[in-house]
Amino acid sequence: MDNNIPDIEILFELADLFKVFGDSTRLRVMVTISDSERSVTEIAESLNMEQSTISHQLRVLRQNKLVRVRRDGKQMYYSLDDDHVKKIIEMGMDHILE
Amino acid sequence: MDNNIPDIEILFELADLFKVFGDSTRLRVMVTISDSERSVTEIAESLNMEQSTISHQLRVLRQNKLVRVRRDGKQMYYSLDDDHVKKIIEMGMDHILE
DNA sequence: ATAACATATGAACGGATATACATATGTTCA
DNA sequence: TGAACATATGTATATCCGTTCATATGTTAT
Repeated sequence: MDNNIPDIEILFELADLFKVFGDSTRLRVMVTISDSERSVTEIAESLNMEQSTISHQLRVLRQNKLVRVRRDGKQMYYSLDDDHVKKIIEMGMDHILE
Repeated sequence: MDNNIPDIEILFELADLFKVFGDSTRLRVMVTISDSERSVTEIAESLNMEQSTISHQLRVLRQNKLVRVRRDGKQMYYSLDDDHVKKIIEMGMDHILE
């Protein structure tokens, strides 16, 4: 942490970011697509959840720029946006597993 | 991320951990005590919030082992538990500020 | 064009939770 | 011991949010 205290507004943004990570479905989705991109149906089947549920959560992930999308015909392929995402998850893991 | 997919239960735990970071009040508390320990009253005044609100949130932070407590007379002095906490916050900051 | 499939979206319901108020517990000092 | 202060806790409320169901939008192939 730096010496200077982060602005309140930034802390609100930060809280919003962590909120996205604070749901097990979204985490599972992120983990599911962490190695290679997956279509919505693939993710839903993999997690054994409703397609609409996954779609709703993917929107949240999209809005927070945590995932990328690519269309290929009828399917939309999702993948993690950048390495920050993986690192944030790993960091959390470290805390839990210590 | 490793090749092996994390267990579902661990992802639930992980979500719970991130949930704690997903509240601006708790984040502000953490930032407030990141440099040096502070009493409950000090934190509450610093954030201009009710003492009970802060106390409730400190309990959440305690239960998740994110803060340490030390009693000194009437006051309880809170500080961050370990460097993971700071690093998780920094990592989130990086994501936002990029 | 229409059928079949994939995904997104809207609305509603239920459960979780942050805050405030009141009060209890704990500590110090006179 | 009792007053004053610091912190914790119980309860209630209001808001937020994840999921489901229903349906719309978009794409492909016949």
